[in-house]
Parts: sequence; structure tokens; C-alpha cells
Amino acid sequence: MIEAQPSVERPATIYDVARVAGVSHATVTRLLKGYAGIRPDTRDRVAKAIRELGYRPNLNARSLTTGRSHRIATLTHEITQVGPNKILEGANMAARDAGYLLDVITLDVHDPAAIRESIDLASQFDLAGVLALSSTDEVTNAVETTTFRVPLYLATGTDKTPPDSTPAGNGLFAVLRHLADLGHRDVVHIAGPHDWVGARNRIREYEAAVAELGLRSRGVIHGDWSARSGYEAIASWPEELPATAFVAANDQTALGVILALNERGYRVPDDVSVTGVDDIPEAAYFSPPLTTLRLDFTAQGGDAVQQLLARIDGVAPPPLPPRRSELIVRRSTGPVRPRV
Amino acid sequence: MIEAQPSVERPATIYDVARVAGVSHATVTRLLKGYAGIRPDTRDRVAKAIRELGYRPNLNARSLTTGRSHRIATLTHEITQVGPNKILEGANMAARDAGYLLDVITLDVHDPAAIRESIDLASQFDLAGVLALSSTDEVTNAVETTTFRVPLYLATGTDKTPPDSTPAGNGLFAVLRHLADLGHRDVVHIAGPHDWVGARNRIREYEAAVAELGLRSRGVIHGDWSARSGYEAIASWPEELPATAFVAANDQTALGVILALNERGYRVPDDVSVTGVDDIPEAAYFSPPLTTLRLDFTAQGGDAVQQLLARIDGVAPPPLPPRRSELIVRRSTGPVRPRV
DNA sequence: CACCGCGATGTTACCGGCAACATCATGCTC
DNA sequence: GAGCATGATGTTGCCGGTAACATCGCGGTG
Repeated sequence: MIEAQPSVERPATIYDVARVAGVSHATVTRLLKGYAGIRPDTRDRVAKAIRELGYRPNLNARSLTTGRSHRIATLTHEITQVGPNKILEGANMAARDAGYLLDVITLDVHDPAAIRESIDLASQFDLAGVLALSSTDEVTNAVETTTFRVPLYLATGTDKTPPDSTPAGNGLFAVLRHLADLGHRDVVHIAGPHDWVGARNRIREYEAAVAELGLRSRGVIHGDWSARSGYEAIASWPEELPATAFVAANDQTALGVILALNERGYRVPDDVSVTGVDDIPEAAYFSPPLTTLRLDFTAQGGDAVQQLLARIDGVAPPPLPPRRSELIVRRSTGPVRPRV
Repeated sequence: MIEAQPSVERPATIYDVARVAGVSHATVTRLLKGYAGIRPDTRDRVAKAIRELGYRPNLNARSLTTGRSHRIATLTHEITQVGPNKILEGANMAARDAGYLLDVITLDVHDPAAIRESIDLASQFDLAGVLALSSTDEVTNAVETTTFRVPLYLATGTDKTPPDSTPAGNGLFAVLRHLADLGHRDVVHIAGPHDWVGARNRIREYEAAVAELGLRSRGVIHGDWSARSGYEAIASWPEELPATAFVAANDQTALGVILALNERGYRVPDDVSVTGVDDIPEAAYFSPPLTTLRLDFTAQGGDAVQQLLARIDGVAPPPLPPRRSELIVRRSTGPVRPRV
């Protein structure tokens, strides 16, 4: 279970390399920086020395002089949630590809003091930039009121789409059209927390789609993304359920909705339909398997890193690709039929 | 969605502080290091200057001289899995409490070359230590064959418990005793991948418990922790199911098992019982809610950091606390009854 | 053949801390 | 009251890089 590791000899520096190669350390630096004007034989000697000594630049020392590091502090939170988690994973990959390392700082959303403290800690390090992956207003707020000395990219919302780039038929619209196609007219939305940008966006999408498709919204209930909140939304509904379709803001919530519906004697999808958002791996194995909207969080994380890197390099940021989503139809939705 | 941030003035250094306070920079350092022999009035002046300038030590420069940094590279993988994810979260918190930052490096378990590359990248940075949270043999292997120049702590297995510290009644034993109490005799284990230490441990626990409780194991099927693998294990069972209880290696697998059982016409828990491990938040909202074994991954992550920190500081590592687990009984298990 | 220009390489200073050593002003001893 | 130990603070060099500037040697030119 435990492996100790004897500390071996100190790592080689450019001075070691220079000595072995019989040149000055500046020549070593030049080679490392890709300077062209080095004579081939000199170049070879230095390259050989680097190889022999297993030289690795000390990135710490480098960033001390250049004032630029290759670390990106990533502020995130709720990484047990699928969205933030996958976004982070995507960001991690994109950063690594660019030779950057992510310092992941997980914030406690509900503790503003802790958020400050974490941001403070991060700013002591020599950072190339700060990537704030904020999904909630509190965090967004904390970030916006902080002055960083380095480039910052604040990505808010787990699925915020600029209105103009949301083709009808994308996002929740696809879900509601699917339900409308099945004959549903009365729908309920079990939303996420109101302080999550993503939750508000989904509500907007939901309401826009309802209006456009001529459906009737029988309620928007705020949950907290959890299965529990989905369960309670349905279980505590005071009277008979007014809708035949329940649009949950994410898959976990949908899971809770299904359980509560079962307990109230409704069969899914025979009596009512339920949909989720995210397409978590488990969604295909719910009972019944869940109709849901697949989002590409990983790409979002990668995009965010690209934006930040552009900012760090002082170049024009690449255009944000449109968010793609895909309706996955499974067995939790079915044609509406007269209530018994 | 996007917030630019103008680069403001450069951060203050000890020299700035010294100038403002009218002392030498060494005095500033002394204050920072908690040196006692500074005259109160001098101390006050320096402290005041630090406050006014908003001075923050440049940790990069510090570690360049001390040769010690406050970064820990954390090698992990599959962070979408609940176990690794929560372990990481716990490690993160423990590290932050100790003033360390984690560089999280997510490895692709199935790509040895990428593992090497990632480890290589990490070793360019000035690290205080390496925390390898490895759950699979491939990663363990890659780590073990790498020479780090810094302290390493390799934590293998998501729930490996030294045999002597596993009181009977803990771990899967509790699950199987629960099933035995309900009258079950024939059980099947849907295990994790064979190259995960944690999966092998659970198999051992399962087999030991079966033997001790006088049950009969009707099979151990290797899955891959996913709901899909649980589903397929049951769906593809060639003949009539030989058992009345199915012990899944984790909750996701159990979810798939339940769906497959439903589809084969078995009702849970009326006809057969199903159990999981982990107690993911959703488990309480499966249909039916899942009887499972709750593990404290967060604590495991924290413990791992403690072990590494002890190593970094060159002191004796604190004893590893025993792993706690707790049986959570819900509605996926019930008394055995004669098959119809 | 002395001079100039330029390419190749060496020298030096600096980034922001830390620590060893130097210095200076006390107060105490004898 | 001189000598000295001691406490408080200043000076210097170094960590491992980078970059500006200096130098050196060579070939071409008038």
C-alpha cells in the first residue's frame, strides 16, 4: 500500500549541462528556446549533454524570471456533479495538451469566506491565469469582485447559450418538442437552484419552448439538482398531478421524480413521461431508462481553457463553438393517454 | 459570460515592503518566518507596510531557494467515478488546510504512454511530493517503476483494508450477514474489474463472508463498475438465475442489475434482493431505493494526504485509521421467499 | 593589411525570496 | 570606563533560469 522513495541526486541544471557540453549556460538556454544561430556541432554537444544528464528545466525558476508560469488556477465547485466534473476533465485535457497544469481549487459554494480564502491562496502562486468555472451566482460574484493580477476567464453556467446561437430545436426545446410529438400538453419543470445560471437558462429554454409549441406549463419547481429534490417535488405535490410530462433539469432529479411517481401509483411511461438532462452514464439504466438531453461538458471545459489561453497569450480568443446537445430517447417517455 | 481583467500593478515584494517600512529586506523575511528577535516598533512598521501593500510572498521564488514547494502532484484517474472523485475531494481539503495546493493530473488508465508523459510533465515542476491515488494495477505499476525526486505516497485500492483491521461485520461482511439474516442462501457477486485492487478486495471480503456465514456463492462475475456491466451480467445469464440475492460491487452496477432483473421478470425485492456499495447520493432514489454499504472516501483522501505530508516533513506517518463502512438498509433487499 | 561587420558565444545582472555572515549599538562585567 | 557578549538589523550571495549586453574570431573590403 505504501511505497517510500529514496531521494536521489539533485536534478541537473543548465549549468551542469553547460559544463558537460563545454559551453556557457547561455548557449544551453538558447538551444532550449529554439534559437537558430547555434553551430551544428555545438548544438549536438549540448543536446547530448541534456540527454545524458536527463536535464529538465525548473519551471519554477523559469517563471520567476519570465513572470510567466504554466499553471492555471481553476476555481470550481461541486465537482461531484456531473456537469462541473466533466467540464473540469475537459479543461484538464486541454490544458495538458498546451503544456499547462491545472491547480484545481474546489470552492465551497455556500461559504463566501472560504471562497475568498481559496482565491487568496491561489493568488500567492505564480499563475499564468485563472479559469473560473462558476455555475452559481455566489461564486461568480466572488470572482467578479476579486482583482487578479493575471488573465481571467470566467465561464458561467453549465450550459448557457447566447440566445442568438440557440437554434430552436436545440437544448430543452428538443425535449419539449419530443413530448409534444407524443401528444403531451400539460408539462411541469423541476428546475435547478435559482442561483445557478444553468438552471435559469434551462427555465428560459423551457418556457420559450412551451410557448412556441403551444403547450401548457403547470408549474416550475425549484430543486437542487439532486435526486432527493426531484423526489420531494413530486411526493409533496398537494393534489392530483396536473401534468402528463415532467421535465427535470438533470438526470438525478429525474431519478427522484420517477421514484416519487411510482410511489404515488403512476407508471412511467404508461401514465406519465419523465425526461432528464445530461445523459449521465447511469441514465440508460434507470428503471425505466431515461429519455434525456445529452450535453457535451467535456468540450465546454476545453473551450474555456482555449479562451483563457488566448487571453494569456494576448491574442484574439477563438470563437466559442455553439453548444451542442442531443436528444436521447429512451423508455421514460411515451405517448400520452387518457388518465385512468 | 466573459470577464476581462486589466492587468494591474505588479505585486509587492519584500523589497517594496522593506523600503516602505524603512528596514532591510532581511528584516521583512524575519518577520515572515516568525523570528522572535525583532523590536516591537520595527515589527509594527513592517507589519503595517505588509498590510498597506497587500504583500503576498511569491511562492515560486520561495521554493526556488528553499528547494521546497507547497505543491503536491496528485495522480489520479477515472474521476468521474464516485470513489476516486470523493477521495480527491478529501485530499484537496486536507491539502488546503495544510497550505498545499494539489496539481491534479488525471491519467488515462488505458494508455501507459500517456501515463508516462503525465508523470514526466509533473516532475518538471518543483513539487513537495507526489500523491498517487491509484486504483488499478496499470497505474500502480507505472508509478512504481518511476523514480521521483520527491516523497511519494502511493495509495492503492479504493477500499483496501489490511486484513487484520477488518473486523468481521465490517465491509461486505455486513452486507452478506444482512442477506443471510433475511434468509438468503444463494448469492451472486457482480464484481469490479480484476485489475482494480478495490475490486479484488471486495471479492475476497465477499468470499470470506460467504464461507463464514455458510452461504453458497453461485458465481462471481467481473464487471467494470458501470451500470451497463451490471445490466449485462444479469441480462446475459444463460439460464434461470441461480440466486436470490445479488451483491454488486458498487451502486452503479446494482442499478444495471435491477433493470436487467426487472426485464427478466423478477421483482426487487419481492423475488430477489440486490445490494450495492458506495451509497452514492442517488442510491436512495433508485427504484427501489438501494440497500448499500456506505464508504467514507473523503476521509481516505484526507488520510492519504496526511501520510504524504508526514513523509515530506520527514516525520513518522500517523497510523492509518481503520476504514469505516456502514450498512444502509433500504428497500432493494427483502426476505427470501419461495420462487414462483 | 588594417578595419569593419556580423555570427557565435560568453558575461553579467536580475527575478524574489532565504540564510549565512557582517556590523552596529547596546548594556553588562570587572 | 574599556572590553566584550549579545541582540537587532544590514549585506551579500545564491537558487535556476532569462535576456541584455559584451566579446571574440572570422571573412570581406578598400
